[in-house]
Amino acid sequence: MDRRPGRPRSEETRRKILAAAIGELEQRGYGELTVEGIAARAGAGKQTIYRWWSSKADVVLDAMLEHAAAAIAVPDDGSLAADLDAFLAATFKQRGLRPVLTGLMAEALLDPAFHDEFRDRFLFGRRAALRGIFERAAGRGELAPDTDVELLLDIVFGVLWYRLMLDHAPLDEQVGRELAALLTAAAGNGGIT
Amino acid sequence: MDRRPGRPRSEETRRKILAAAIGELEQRGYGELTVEGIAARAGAGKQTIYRWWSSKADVVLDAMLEHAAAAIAVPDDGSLAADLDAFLAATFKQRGLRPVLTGLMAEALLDPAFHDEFRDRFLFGRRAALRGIFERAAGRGELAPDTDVELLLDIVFGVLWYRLMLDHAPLDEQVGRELAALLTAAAGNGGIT
Amino acid sequence: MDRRPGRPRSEETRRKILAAAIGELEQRGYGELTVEGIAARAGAGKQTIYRWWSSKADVVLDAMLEHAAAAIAVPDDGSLAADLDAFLAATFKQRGLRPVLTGLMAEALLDPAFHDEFRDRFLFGRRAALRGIFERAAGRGELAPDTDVELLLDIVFGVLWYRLMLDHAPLDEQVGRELAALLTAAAGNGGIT
Amino acid sequence: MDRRPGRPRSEETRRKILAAAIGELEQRGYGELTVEGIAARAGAGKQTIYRWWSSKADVVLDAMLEHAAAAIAVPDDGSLAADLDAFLAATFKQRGLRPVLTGLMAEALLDPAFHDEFRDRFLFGRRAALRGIFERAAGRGELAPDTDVELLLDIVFGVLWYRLMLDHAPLDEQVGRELAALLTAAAGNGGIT
DNA sequence: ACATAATCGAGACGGTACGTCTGGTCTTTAC
DNA sequence: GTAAAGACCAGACGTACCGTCTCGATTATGT
Repeated sequence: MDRRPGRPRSEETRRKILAAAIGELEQRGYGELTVEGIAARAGAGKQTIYRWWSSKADVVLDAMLEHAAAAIAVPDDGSLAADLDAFLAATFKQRGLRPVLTGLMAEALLDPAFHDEFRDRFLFGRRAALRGIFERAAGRGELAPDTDVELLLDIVFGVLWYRLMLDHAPLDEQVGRELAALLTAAAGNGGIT
Repeated sequence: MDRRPGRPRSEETRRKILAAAIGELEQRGYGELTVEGIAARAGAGKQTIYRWWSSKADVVLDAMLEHAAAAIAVPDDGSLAADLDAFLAATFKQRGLRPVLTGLMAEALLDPAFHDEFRDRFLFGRRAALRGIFERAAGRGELAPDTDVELLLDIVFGVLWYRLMLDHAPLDEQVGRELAALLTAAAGNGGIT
Repeated sequence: MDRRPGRPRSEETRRKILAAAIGELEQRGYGELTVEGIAARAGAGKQTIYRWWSSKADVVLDAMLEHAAAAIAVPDDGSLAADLDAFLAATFKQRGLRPVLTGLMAEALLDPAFHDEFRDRFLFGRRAALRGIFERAAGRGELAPDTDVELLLDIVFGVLWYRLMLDHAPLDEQVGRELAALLTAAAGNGGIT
Repeated sequence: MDRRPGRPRSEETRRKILAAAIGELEQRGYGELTVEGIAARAGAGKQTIYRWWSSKADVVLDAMLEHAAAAIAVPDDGSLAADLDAFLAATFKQRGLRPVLTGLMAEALLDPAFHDEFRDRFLFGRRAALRGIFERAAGRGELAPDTDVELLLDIVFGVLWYRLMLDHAPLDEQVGRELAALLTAAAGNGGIT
């Protein structure tokens, strides 16, 4: 319940600002994004944005999280290969987010404060989902006991981000299958088989 | 031979500008870097910078390439594991470049024109070096015939960049050895052994 | 009533900017005047100046009009010679404005938009005052009926500006008397006498 | 005879620069005039201009003096009224020079050094011509003995420049006749007649 | 009802850095 | 040995946004 006095925050304005951020992103790209432009498109005051978000990247992060909220479910198909395949397939399907993701990463690289927020609110969420998959596989004995799961995670997300950023090679389901095969082969070495 | 009339470009000024860029980077970080600051520190006119470079990222890229030119040699120790290990060890040793590299990557993510230049003049150079190592290994029969070398490259550089950017896990020689072991294991499957 | 939304214009800042313009003018002269300098001296942002004035000349015109607002009254002494004498004496007394006036005229000669503003807001005001004197004289029969009053006005202000600009001859009360005498003699020819 | 060693100054380049100045003036106006633009249009180096002229105004002054060199002859028709009439008619015929003249005057008002040069090389030349007319008239007894010739000169050129600058009233032969009539009337008062 | 308090759109404010331009100097090659 | 070409420094120019602020209107809570 909202027991504080004063005019409550306008949910409508919140939505209009996030929508405007997405709109500006699609129309002009992350590099050309300005708080001034978002405010103008949303018909909102700049102060209203600064009151609730600390930077334009913060707005975009919120917009992206809201936009892509229930998008990726964690698969549980009974085998590492199948789960990995499904996870990567679901992830790669969101390739339309490429400009948004690379823009946010750029901001994170330039602004240490946003770096932490981006990592905690987005990257570590995806990371935890994939870690769950690996841990279930370990529980089933599909991984060698001394496997460095963190390295496996970094390999998956490393390839994902590297191709996202460089845009020099496809990021499709075939890559997902290849990567899943390579990782199961490598991680299974010495496992139960 | 330089047979054009007019005063030739000053090599001294070029060096002073690149040095000033490095200096500003070390003192204030990439995010705080300004063309104005570089010009002031170098005792050069802003126009002189804009005459020869198209953006501050362009200056930093030049400075970085010059600074780290002969730094990384391509090892050739006779086995994939040893070469990979040496390559990664040499690469990880340059961790002082982290702020510069992440700054350049941020710029590349925001500016499509610089994206291409950064990829072609820096990233693809390193990539070609590592590809050479893998191809020599393939020649020696150390890789399965159907190995997707490009994917292996993306794994190595993906992990490298992912950890460089997120800074959530160490980027040291131990990781290098682990990664080399994992890749040789995965890629050697079905090879001559 | 001021019912527009948004922060209202700061009267204090307006005054500080105009005062700074006068200060810079006195200290450094019109040629050395810069918007940057005015903003710095006023403790105001450059954008604030550009928001309300279209050029530095516009600022100086406002400052001058405000500064010299009630300065010159229109004399009414009962005879053309006396009125003319008094008008010119009062005008010539403002010789301290010479650098400002010549600066504004220079600007008007270079910028057509400012040309009109300078003419309408300053020159034509002075011109109307003198025209009043001549018209009262005509009403008293002191001028020949076919006198071209506009030409008389141009003679007075022409000599005034010509000497102001060239600075080759004095612009004092004696010249005023001489000019008044010459004009009354010329314009009275054929008058009632 | 040209006895200095080395390649002589290129008369062709000199002419091309002056012509380029006139061309830029006509096409873009004095305010938009730049040394860079003149150099580019003339196909000359900027240094070539700075070597021979001290400012863009200096170039324009030279160009104008050359362009309008033999344009105005001093009339000698035997009477003040006729001479004055002819002088003003000839002067007013050059109304095409208005943009150039006002531009030069603007420069003179902003730059004290050019002020003197403009005055000495142009204004005082015209002034001397008109003074000759008045002095011949005085010799013929057409002027009152105590006439202030300098004031008469200032009236003529004052009206001329005032109308040139303000552009609020015509500057044609009729004004010339009116002014001549008024001055002869005023100056002749008390003359021999 | 009325005071208090926090919201909102709007936009002015003091600033920073941008990328372009200019004046004037300096250093080469071309003639 | 001069002229032309063009690189150089220094710094003014007007522009775009920044993040903060102030305004008047609006919308809730608490007496």
